[in-house]
Amino acid sequence: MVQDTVADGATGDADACCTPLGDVDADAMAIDLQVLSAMGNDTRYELLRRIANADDGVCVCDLEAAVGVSQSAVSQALSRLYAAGLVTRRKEGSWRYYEPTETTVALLETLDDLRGTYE
Amino acid sequence: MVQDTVADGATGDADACCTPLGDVDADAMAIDLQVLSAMGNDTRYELLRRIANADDGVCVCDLEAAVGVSQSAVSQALSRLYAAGLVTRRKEGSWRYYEPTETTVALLETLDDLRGTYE
DNA sequence: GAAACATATTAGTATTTTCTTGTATAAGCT
DNA sequence: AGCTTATACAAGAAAATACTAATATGTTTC
Repeated sequence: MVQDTVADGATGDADACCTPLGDVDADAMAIDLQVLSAMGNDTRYELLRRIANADDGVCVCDLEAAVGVSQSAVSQALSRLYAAGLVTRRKEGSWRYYEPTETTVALLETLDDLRGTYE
Repeated sequence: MVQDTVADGATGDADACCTPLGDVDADAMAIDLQVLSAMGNDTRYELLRRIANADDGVCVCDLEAAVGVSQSAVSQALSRLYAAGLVTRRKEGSWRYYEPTETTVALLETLDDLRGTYE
């Protein structure tokens, strides 16, 4: 498997403190950044938490009421979460239900563990 | 333990599709957002990966060579990672060595697992 | 102590992001 | 078909972010 990497600038002679570092996988980086930057925003984080908290799908109208931004902003936020693979969406009549993906569940769980939520 | 929450706007009458959702813990949210938004940036993500890849501490000069931004930008990025609790720093002479925290290790590992890096 | 080096800080600018308003699409109801 | 509701899309304004350049601080070396 060919693996793109971000070039390591330090190809020259070894300086006093500087040992060359292992490069970072560019594909992995792109994917992770999409996920992290999608989650790392007030509105989207809160939407995601609420989606993850619900048992089987939340419709957009629920979410609109909960966060303090316009319908349009909620829609855009959800689209971005979807693009990042953090939610799935399913249409039911004229409603649209969002559910968390495994990625979302795993990451939120990790964050909870790290904070020591239940200590 | 008192637990701040973000108010759930949907306190009114129950609409067609809308069931009220569980609120989101505001403290947890603040902490998570600091972590996520710190990681969710090109420069900082790459710095963090390189710090995590190294065995025992990376000095700033190594990092500067690796990412394509100014010394100042690197310093600012590292400060932000530090503020978010993602790295520790230790001074050794005039160099400063950065190391990943448990949070960083855990999150990067989770991300790797989710991507299925080793499949 | 002065020069050179490693890193941090400040201030300003450029870029990116996020929101709002207005409009479009699509489904359900009468 | 026309009206209403649910959601998405587009364009632009406003806010937040990330960079650069310049300067400051602290360390080493001579």
